[in-house]
Amino acid sequence: MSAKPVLLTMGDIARMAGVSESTVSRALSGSPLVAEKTRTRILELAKTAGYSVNEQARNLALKRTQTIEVIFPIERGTLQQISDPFFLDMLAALTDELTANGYDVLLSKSAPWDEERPGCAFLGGRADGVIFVGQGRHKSKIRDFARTHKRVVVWGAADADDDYCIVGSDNIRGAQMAVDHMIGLGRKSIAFLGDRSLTEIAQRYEGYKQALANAGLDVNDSLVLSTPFDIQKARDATTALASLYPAFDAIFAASDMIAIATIANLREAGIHVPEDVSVVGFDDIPAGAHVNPSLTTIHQRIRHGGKLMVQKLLGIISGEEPKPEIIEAELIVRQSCGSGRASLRPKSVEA
Amino acid sequence: MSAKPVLLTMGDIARMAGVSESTVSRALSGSPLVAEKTRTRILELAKTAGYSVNEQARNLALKRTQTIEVIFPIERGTLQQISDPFFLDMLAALTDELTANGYDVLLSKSAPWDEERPGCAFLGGRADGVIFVGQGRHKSKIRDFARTHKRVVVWGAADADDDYCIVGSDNIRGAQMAVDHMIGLGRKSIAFLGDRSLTEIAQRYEGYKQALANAGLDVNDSLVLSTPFDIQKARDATTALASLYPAFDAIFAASDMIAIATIANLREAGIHVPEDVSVVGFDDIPAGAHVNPSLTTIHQRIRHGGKLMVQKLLGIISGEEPKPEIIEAELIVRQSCGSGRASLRPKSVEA
DNA sequence: AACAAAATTGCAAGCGCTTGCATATTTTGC
DNA sequence: GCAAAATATGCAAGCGCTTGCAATTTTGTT
Repeated sequence: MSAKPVLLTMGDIARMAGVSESTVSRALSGSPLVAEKTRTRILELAKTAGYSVNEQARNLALKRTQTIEVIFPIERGTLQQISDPFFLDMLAALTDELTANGYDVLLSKSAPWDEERPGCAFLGGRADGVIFVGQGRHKSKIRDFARTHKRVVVWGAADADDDYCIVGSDNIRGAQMAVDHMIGLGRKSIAFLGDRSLTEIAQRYEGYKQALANAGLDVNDSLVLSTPFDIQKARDATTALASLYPAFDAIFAASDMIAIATIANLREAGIHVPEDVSVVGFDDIPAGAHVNPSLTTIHQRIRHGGKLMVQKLLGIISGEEPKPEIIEAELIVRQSCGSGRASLRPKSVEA
Repeated sequence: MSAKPVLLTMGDIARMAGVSESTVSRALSGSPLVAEKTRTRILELAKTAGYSVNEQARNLALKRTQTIEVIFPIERGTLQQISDPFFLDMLAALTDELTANGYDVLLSKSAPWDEERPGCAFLGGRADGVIFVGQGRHKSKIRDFARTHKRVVVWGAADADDDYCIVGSDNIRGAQMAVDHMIGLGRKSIAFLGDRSLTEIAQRYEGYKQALANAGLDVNDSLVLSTPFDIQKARDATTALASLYPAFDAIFAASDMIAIATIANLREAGIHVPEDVSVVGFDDIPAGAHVNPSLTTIHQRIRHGGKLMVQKLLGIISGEEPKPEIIEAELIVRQSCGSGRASLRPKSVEA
């Protein structure tokens, strides 16, 4: 049982210092009510004794937790496989900002309404607020949760007139830019790859449709494929696509991982990117700049978004009522679309 | 101030049910000391009233936290950029396993000895144990920490005779397999890319050296490049490498991200992978199977490792003394090395 | 119907910390 | 040198929950 940690308590320090517990408490929390020499004596003692206050007890007394719960409401099935860098970047951004503000980060992968493990740290009084990263299929549940429990911020498909605090990229504009770019390059038959049952993706699909409409092009349903985020599954889900060629000459993928998967399939089928078909992704994952061909994509300002969410949540906690916010997305042009008509080759499959 | 959550307490429920607080407590925690009908009545009441016990208070009373702190001791500078999927996969594995065991996950990016934000949740009594993911440059600090505080498990460069609980891939064997593979393909001048100041990478370098030695080859120091994990920085750090060609005909990269970055550089310099030079990476990130050329790499059993660490930590907490453990790595052969001598072309740089 | 045993419930102390208020202990003004 | 005003400390209650033990009610037995 060497593992049983026997921690010092404030009382121990008090006894050692020959003062009361209150004084120790005050000394440690920097209260002006304690004499400077007493304070330094106590601080030193605490240090040499290796004492640090029990935050759990402290927080209980203060009726707070200094903890924010970050929830990635990921499907049971999918959750094994989310290696999409987007999540990690977002998590890093959130962690940095929360830590900088003195909050701890409690990580969770199951939503509060999960049947298997219902409840959540926030509801259990173990967190002061919640950040949902992604709405996925749960838009209405998350909305209700946010309305009911207030101290909630979510990342997802934001609408400027949402009545709870949601922030997200401008998926519609982003998708539009992506598709416009390809149309501008002379592409006319553009496929859409993504899972539209996820709210964020539905918005990207919306932008895709609008871009086509603006250009007087029709949506060809056979070129709209439901494609999961997981790269391997995405690859499987899009193998069929290659056989449709040359019915399409461009692809808008709802994420870079999907884009990479599709490009791999096309390559295998002897279809060249960007010569035969253009593709643009979404997310701007770091590796995208270094794969072959490098990915033209829509950049999401993830760090900015993460920071924003934290600030808004802390705002809510201190009584404000921050508004939803939509973050501009940006088109990053690299090689996967080719550079204008000049580079387009006659449509034909190469062995 | 609509954000101020006014939570029900156990006392409220007790009053509503007309019983004492103790009874509510017992009912909620499934104690056999409460009559079945009382229990159901209370449970229902609690449910309709929307009450859930305050875990913070509960844990204080129980002198535990049901929380494990997971630390990614990442350098201040680097931390903005860790989109290496390895971390996310590991984190997912840890979260799944901890959650399954009823523990919460407290995420941290700064080590306990960090000057800016010293201390950590574990030392502050907010966690029952700690998992370090990666030793990086802090091997001895982490070792000391683990020895002192017991309830610690670390992922990193494991030695079977370490006197604290560390688990990690067999970096040495893994690297050896990687290099052996290329040697088997006829490669003779193999570069090493990685940051050897990180303990894990030092082991991979060790394996690299051994493999060369076994084959009667010498280490060529000019082919050993210190290369950071971040893909963009890795790209920058290895641009120089291309100009050395044909002084090398193979590359062992300490991570897949580095491998991808280098391949991009070579491609830009007109050097073909795998025809001109073979490369193998490390980690087996999901995207590796889908990039061009697909990456030959060393697979780390991350999920297994994560699960193992959790089990060992929980073991420690319940008084056991689990041993360090080294996890077999596996060579995944794909396209980035070519397939035997047949595919090797005469060494020459192509414009 | 009376009584011991078994089954329920409540009391109160305690988890480690904070803080309003009362109680010293100094310091200052005259 | 003494009251008044600062300045330091300690007391004790309280944060929301658990739990050993005592008190009460129910059940089973003859």
